[in-house]
Order: sequence, then C-alpha cells, then structure tokens
Amino acid sequence: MGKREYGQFCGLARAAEVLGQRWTLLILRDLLTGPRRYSDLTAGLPGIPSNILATRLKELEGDGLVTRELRGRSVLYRGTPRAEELAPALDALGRWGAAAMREPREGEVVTEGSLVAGLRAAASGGKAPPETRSRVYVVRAGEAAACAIVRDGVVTVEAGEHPEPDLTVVAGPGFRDLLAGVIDPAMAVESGAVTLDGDAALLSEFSATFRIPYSDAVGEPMNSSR
Amino acid sequence: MGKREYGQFCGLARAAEVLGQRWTLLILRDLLTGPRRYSDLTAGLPGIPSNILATRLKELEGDGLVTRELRGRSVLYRGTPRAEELAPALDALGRWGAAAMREPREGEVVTEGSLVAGLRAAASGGKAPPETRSRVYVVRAGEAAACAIVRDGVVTVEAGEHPEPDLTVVAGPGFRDLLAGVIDPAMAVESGAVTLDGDAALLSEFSATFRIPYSDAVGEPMNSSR
DNA sequence: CGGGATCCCTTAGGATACTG
DNA sequence: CAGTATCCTAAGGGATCCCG
Repeated sequence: MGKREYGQFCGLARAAEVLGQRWTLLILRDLLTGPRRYSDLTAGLPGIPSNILATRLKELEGDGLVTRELRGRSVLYRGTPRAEELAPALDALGRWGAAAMREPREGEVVTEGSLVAGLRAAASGGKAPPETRSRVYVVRAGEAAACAIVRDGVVTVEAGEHPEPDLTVVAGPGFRDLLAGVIDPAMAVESGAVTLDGDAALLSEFSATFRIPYSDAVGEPMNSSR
Repeated sequence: MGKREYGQFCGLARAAEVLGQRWTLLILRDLLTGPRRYSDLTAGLPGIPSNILATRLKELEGDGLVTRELRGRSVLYRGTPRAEELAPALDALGRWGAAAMREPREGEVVTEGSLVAGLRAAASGGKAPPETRSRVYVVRAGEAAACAIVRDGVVTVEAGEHPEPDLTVVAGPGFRDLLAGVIDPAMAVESGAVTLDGDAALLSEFSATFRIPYSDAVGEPMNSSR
C-alpha cells in the first residue's frame, strides 16, 4: 500500500486519496470559480507554501483534475470536467463546515474563493423563487466580491462584480445570522449585519435563496454575545 | 495560523481542517454504520497504525464528532449527531470517488464500512420505487455483508446480514458494471457479475434503486507514478 | 514579474513493540 | 482489548533563489 492509498475498494477512500492532501480541497475550490494563474492561487490561499502549491498542481494534473495552459507569458490552471463533478460534494462539505461557523476566528479572512463557495453552498440549501424575472445580487465581504444570478429557480455564483446588480449586499458582523435565519432581513439591516445598495426590498428574497442554518448539534461559542 | 488551520472564514476550509487528516474520513465512515469498539475500527481499517487511530479518535472527540462510552470491559466509540450531519457530504464524496472506480487495484479489499458507504452513496443516486411493499436486500462483497431496506422510496443501509431478505446479491467481478448501468440485470446474472439467492426478479428493482454511473470524464489511468 | 525550484528545519505520520 | 512508547521516514512550512 502506497503512502497515499488506503487499500480499500471504496469510493470514499478513493476520494480521500485525492482530496485528503493538505490544501488540495481549497485549490480545487478556487479553480471551480474559474481558471486561475499561479499568482491568483497564491493570492487566494494566504499562507500556502509555494512548493506545496506547485506540488499539488502537478498531482492534480496527474489525477486528471487540472490542466495547465500557456496564456501569454503566464500559465492558466483550469479545472477539468472531472473536477467540476466535485461541485455537489464541495457544496455538501461546505454546508457542513459552515453550519458550525459562528464568528471568524482570530486572523481569519474571507477570500473570493471562500465567498463564492459559501454562496454556492448556501444556494444549495435555500430555495430560489421559481420566477421568470431574474435577479442579480452582488455580495461583498471583506476584500472579496461575488455576484449571484438567480433565474428560474437556478442560482449561479461567480467571482467578482457585476455591472448592473439589482441589489448589492455588503456583509457586516452578524451577516452569518441572516443566512442562518436567526435574524430576519429587517433586523439585519437595522443591526448592521448587512448594508444595502439597490432594491432593498429584494433582501428578503435574497435571504430565502441563500440559507445555511446553524447546526444545533454544535455548542455555543465561549465568547457568545447573544 | 496553526498547522491544521487554513486561516479562512470558509465552511469548506473548516471541513477540511477536521476531515483532511489522514484516515479521519474512513473512521467517520465506519462510525456512521454504528458504534464500534477500538478493535472493530482496527479490523475495518486494515493498515491503520494503532497510534494514528488513537490520535484521531481523541481529535474527533475534541471536535465533538465522537463520544467514548465504557461498555463492559471495552470502549464503544459512537458518532455524535454532528457527525451524522456529515452523511450527505460523505455520500456525495463517495459517489464522486466511486464514479471513477473501475476494477479494484492490486490488494484492495472491500470492508463492511466501504460496502455500506458504497450502497448508501448508490442509493442517493438511484431512485427507489415508491411502493408500499418494502424490500429487504442483502449484499455480499468479499468478506463483507450489508443489508438494505427499501420502504416507501426511502433506503436505509446497515452493516451485517438480515434474517429474512427478499433477495441476496453476491457481488462478483463486474458487479460495478451493474451499478453503472452498462450491463443489465439479466446480463449481470449471466456473466457472473452477481449471484442471486431469493426472488431473482427483484434484481431489476435493485439495480434501479442503487446506481453509480461511471464518470465519462475519466479516461484510462493516466498516472503510473504513485 | 510570474512561476516555480531548492534548501533547511519542524512536525506529522508509519511501523513495530510493548504495557495497564 | 485498548491503547502507549519508540524510532524512523516523509511531508509540510518558511525563506530564498533562480530562470525565462
């Protein structure tokens, strides 16, 4: 048995062999938001050692999850279709992890990749209204921004801004409570959990579309102010 | 940033911090099939070093995913409700990994845990007929056995045998092709992919209920190293 | 300047033996 | 049975250097 293998004919074991290496899941998370250069990945994964990123990209290429592509004088890394098949699993994992998140820990940041992944996980847990009219939301948290387009009950989330959002939601402290449903949209505005720009009446639709309840199987944080 | 943390306020990163340690995912997989003693876990995870198992169990206990319970003169490890919330994510991961599985690699075994996890992942990808009449299947692969009960479109899978199965399916070489749908039930019997005991006509219902297609995004093994 | 490779050091993991 | 204890190797972290 190699050092990465588990010696079991089991889908979960196979997944763990590929995804269980440190940083791999986050690299794939970022690549599922679109093709990225080496330096984009470095910027989106603060603290990753350069040699580890290079090693992981080579491993993922060998596993058929990433392709490299020369573009101009830099290299574009792109997730393959096989990597895209991971989306449901990443959403499920992200929902599970986010269900236990209360406040950010000391020093934790929100990257573009984490914001996009979080919104995608939240979208798979809410229910978008099956309207014909489409909505464009922009969400900003920390330095990161993402846009979500809701159309016919289907949500797509991309990194970055959008030229004509219907509503821009700037996340403040307590934004997580809105996704959890422990505060309602009006309270969220009042408490500063969100700051809005655009059609503020859409916030309740937003909060129905994006939802990650707190797990009630997790204890309260020690420094709880609620 | 500690050595296990990623420094990101992100559900996926939090999940990776807990689940990304070697062996952890498989330990949880086994504990989601029911409470297990230390020696049960050792037996279900061939090759795991004893010190690693002990370390992981302590970590999982600290993370609120496992409880220890003295029962007689041995210790029972049990997954907590928070661990059970992982089930959808494990199913999704298992499906993703299993979609790329062709034949077992040299030396790979099927354990009870892997069989149960595989059937659960397969059940989340098939559609059980919404009948009132319930079905009891027993599936055997290698040394392992599991039973699946289908009732009103809901599938529950447990480890071990069942006293009165409607159909017992013994997996042979090519059983994976039946789950993938590349051979039909009649062919599966003929080719020896399955050996049946009981109501053989139920096999087509079985193969509709448990399904894991092959990923068409996977080519031939492209990675000879490792 | 982007995309790494190399070096050194620390820590986690693996194999095996041993004990309460 | 349920773990420790030990020893050793491999992988990760951090900084720097290199090359086109």
